Amino acid sequence: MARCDTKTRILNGAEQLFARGGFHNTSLRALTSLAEANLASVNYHFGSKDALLHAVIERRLLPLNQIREDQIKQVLAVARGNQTPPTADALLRAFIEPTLEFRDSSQGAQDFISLIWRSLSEPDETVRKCFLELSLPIFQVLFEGLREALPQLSPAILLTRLQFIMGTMSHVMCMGTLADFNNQALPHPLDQNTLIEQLLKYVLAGLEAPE
Amino acid sequence: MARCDTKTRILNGAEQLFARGGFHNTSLRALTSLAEANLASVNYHFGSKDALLHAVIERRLLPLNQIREDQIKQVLAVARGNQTPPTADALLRAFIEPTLEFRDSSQGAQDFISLIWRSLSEPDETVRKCFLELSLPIFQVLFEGLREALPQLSPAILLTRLQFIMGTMSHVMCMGTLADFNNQALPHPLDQNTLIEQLLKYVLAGLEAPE
DNA sequence: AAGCGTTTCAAACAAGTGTTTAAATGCGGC
DNA sequence: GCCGCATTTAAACACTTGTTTGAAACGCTT
Repeated sequence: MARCDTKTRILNGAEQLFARGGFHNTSLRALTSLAEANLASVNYHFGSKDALLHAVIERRLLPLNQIREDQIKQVLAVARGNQTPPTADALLRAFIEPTLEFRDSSQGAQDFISLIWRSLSEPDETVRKCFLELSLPIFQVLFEGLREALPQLSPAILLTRLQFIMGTMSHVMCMGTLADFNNQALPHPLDQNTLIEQLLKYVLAGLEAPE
Repeated sequence: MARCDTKTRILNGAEQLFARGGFHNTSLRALTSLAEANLASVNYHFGSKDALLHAVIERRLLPLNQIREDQIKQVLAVARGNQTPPTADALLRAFIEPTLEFRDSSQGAQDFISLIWRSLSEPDETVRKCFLELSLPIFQVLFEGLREALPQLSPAILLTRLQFIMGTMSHVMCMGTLADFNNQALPHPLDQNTLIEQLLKYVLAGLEAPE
């Protein structure tokens, strides 16, 4: 484990183990051993295992959400300048592209992304609560933007489809799923860029389908 | 807990607790207490906690998969009789409708469905392995059918989109997700029938989008 | 070098886990 | 009645969990 602060060594190790094995299934002993820290150091630096999770999530999510919010608001501003409604394509891109770019920026980021997106379908709410608390503002902005872009859709339908989109994204973010189904010489996985394009195409088609 | 065989009382309780709290996070003590059975009875009747999980999954999944396979094969047979390719709509319906109908047939079935669909994005592979082992044949049949229905799509793209669809479905099956996002007087949740129709519309539009 | 606050350490704690054991119970056939 | 089998029971097993403790080690200023 890379040499730096004990505190950030713990954060890095926690990110990795929480993502790969789940929050409840990673023990502080495994974590401190990976982070080359003493067992008690987690409680010393963070107070508890739960508080550590919050720290892990906030460290990455606050900056990422800032970027996404900026991008979405910029799309809205440009549209307003042009006196035209924003396009759903531009809005979804502003939301998805930073997410995928961030995910592919480092191994830790990838672990982090699958940690939080997986939490959407987990029975345990420990991670999800922390994730949603920090992300509801973004979802709000995105939703309002899409209402302008697709005024022909009723709010209920739009919200439902937004949930479908979150489901699709969540799946892509965690991936690895049907890998076994894939062992018969099918050329998956696509490279990242075409995967992004495919994802956007799929999601946009579903979103813009006639009601 | 309803009075019947100790064995099936355990199965019912396990289904509920595994689904609502996760496999690793439900203790045999909580389970046997809910099922009004002795702690040791799980090991007596099933051998181990893992073997119990297998029993829980097989009990429901074998019949469900049989129904779905029959329906898909019937669509293919009809198409062959008409000398026309099957439609993607009919194929997806044959896969999705029995799943949702089964899910809504009882509380236990609903628990079961979210248990197995959630496993697709879980880090722990205990449930997923068991689920995929029993379901790969269905996915095969569905995939081959869709190849006939959408010959213009390359196999790689088709497979990718099928994965997107599984992600969307998985999300719908587990649900409850953005409920918090929903508390501002938006009329979600839609009733079951329109949810099915919306899901099919969304999924079909994404599947049939130009490559 | 001495002192002081921060950080690390090994050890112990109480609580919870799946599994095993051996005795007790229930119940049908002879 | 009584044997024999299947089932249930309480207790204990060995192990892992998150957290706490008090002493040791460190790094810095004076």
